[in-house]
Amino acid sequence: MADLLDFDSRPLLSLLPEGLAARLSAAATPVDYDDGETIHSRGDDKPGLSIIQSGAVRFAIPGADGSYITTSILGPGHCFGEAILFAHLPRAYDAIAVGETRVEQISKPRFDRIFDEEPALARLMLEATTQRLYAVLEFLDDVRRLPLLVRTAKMIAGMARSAKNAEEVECSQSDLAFTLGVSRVSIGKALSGLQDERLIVLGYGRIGVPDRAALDQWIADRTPLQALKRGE
Amino acid sequence: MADLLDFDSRPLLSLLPEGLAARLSAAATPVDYDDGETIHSRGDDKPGLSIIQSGAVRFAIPGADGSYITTSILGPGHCFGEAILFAHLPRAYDAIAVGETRVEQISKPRFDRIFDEEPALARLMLEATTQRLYAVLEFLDDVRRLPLLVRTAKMIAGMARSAKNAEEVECSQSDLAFTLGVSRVSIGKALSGLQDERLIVLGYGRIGVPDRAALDQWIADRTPLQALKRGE
DNA sequence: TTCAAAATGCTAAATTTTTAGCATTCTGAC
DNA sequence: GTCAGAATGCTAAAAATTTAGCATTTTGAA
Repeated sequence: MADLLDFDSRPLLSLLPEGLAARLSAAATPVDYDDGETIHSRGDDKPGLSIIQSGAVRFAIPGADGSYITTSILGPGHCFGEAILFAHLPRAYDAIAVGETRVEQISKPRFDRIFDEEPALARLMLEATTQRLYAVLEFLDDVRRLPLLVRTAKMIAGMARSAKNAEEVECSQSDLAFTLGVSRVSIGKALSGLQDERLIVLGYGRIGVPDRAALDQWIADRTPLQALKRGE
Repeated sequence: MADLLDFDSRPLLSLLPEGLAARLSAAATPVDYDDGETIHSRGDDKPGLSIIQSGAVRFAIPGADGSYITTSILGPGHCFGEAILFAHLPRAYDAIAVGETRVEQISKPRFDRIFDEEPALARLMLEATTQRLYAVLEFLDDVRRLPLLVRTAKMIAGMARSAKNAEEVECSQSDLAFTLGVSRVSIGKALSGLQDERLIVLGYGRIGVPDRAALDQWIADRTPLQALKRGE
């Protein structure tokens, strides 16, 4: 279960000019985590900014029944911890490594110093945060407007976009169900539907996307109002 | 239909020190809108920051059937337009005045100048944006986890918090339905249920909240995992 | 005061989704 | 190769939600 969703926003690291990225990196302590290891828990309040170097981080809340509800998964280049740095909120989610994951942690004092000395950083962090905000708002709109079949297709297309192997998405149906907030039965039905349309190929723990352009087109045909959001 | 939801985040204006607020105000052009007037449309790309002085602004997308799907409503002190300023996104929503509304518009060149000269502004905008991001993420979690009855209660509690008259929320059931993304029948049923629990009193275009503490407690009893998000 | 528009209350059928199983298939570790 | 665990496929009943009405009440403007 990799690249589940990073809400289609550009990672902070890809926005930073080289010098700034290097300076942040120099101030950071890299920490390695094994698959499934906890990076921080809900409620922790040790402040600092974290930047994902490799691997991915899943943010989730333990459900009443012991299962985890995944809110988002961020991949390399994305940062987290802004909430605690800027908004003075406690960690709202457990953060768990997905696969071998390296995270660079920058303590609040060090980050503050760089933030104050590098005026460009503020603008870029605002860019990253704003993009995430609007990506989440779009997702929220989708939940209210689109039938599950289309939402599922969109999610898969998004995952394919950020996957290494563009032809295939590694993700179990259960994970998809959690992420979309529906039952496994419903996801199974939606996936069957998409396979019937020849848009995806179901596998074991993976979903093949033979023709991403076709998938994108199929989605676009069913979300007429969202076209301009993608920047055209 | 006022104070529908501003996603429970603190408005930017309340975060700004007096001098900074004054400087922004001096650089802005105030524009008055009548109830229902369009402030901007989806797809517009004239960049600038807008700060709501009075009234409220509804952000929505016209649905295929002519109806509007409301994403959020922001009240006095909140700003909008960051997406276009920082993330280079086109306006994703129509912005429509709710009641007599005054909005201060700051052009991009003017805003950029202040932004560059006032280092404190960046941090405060990050605070406001991050708070909104996390408020939306929480709302998204709620959609997936909580039964409609509880979600409805939460929405009403949130509206009551930002309403002028704390005992009452001005909002039609149809608006509530749109905002929560469900049908009017479902909202009607949920509201009846809450009234049966003596938590609210239904009126015409309004919902009475005789005892907000009791409502908050009822919600807290049903959302055990969310307690810490409120900052305790 | 009257009246049209808006909002609510209600119903019942149709649809969607969940729940709770269980059988089967696939995978990787041993 | 075997085998346990993970993942999928499938079913059917139960629950929740939507759709499409229509009647009634409330409001504010003429």
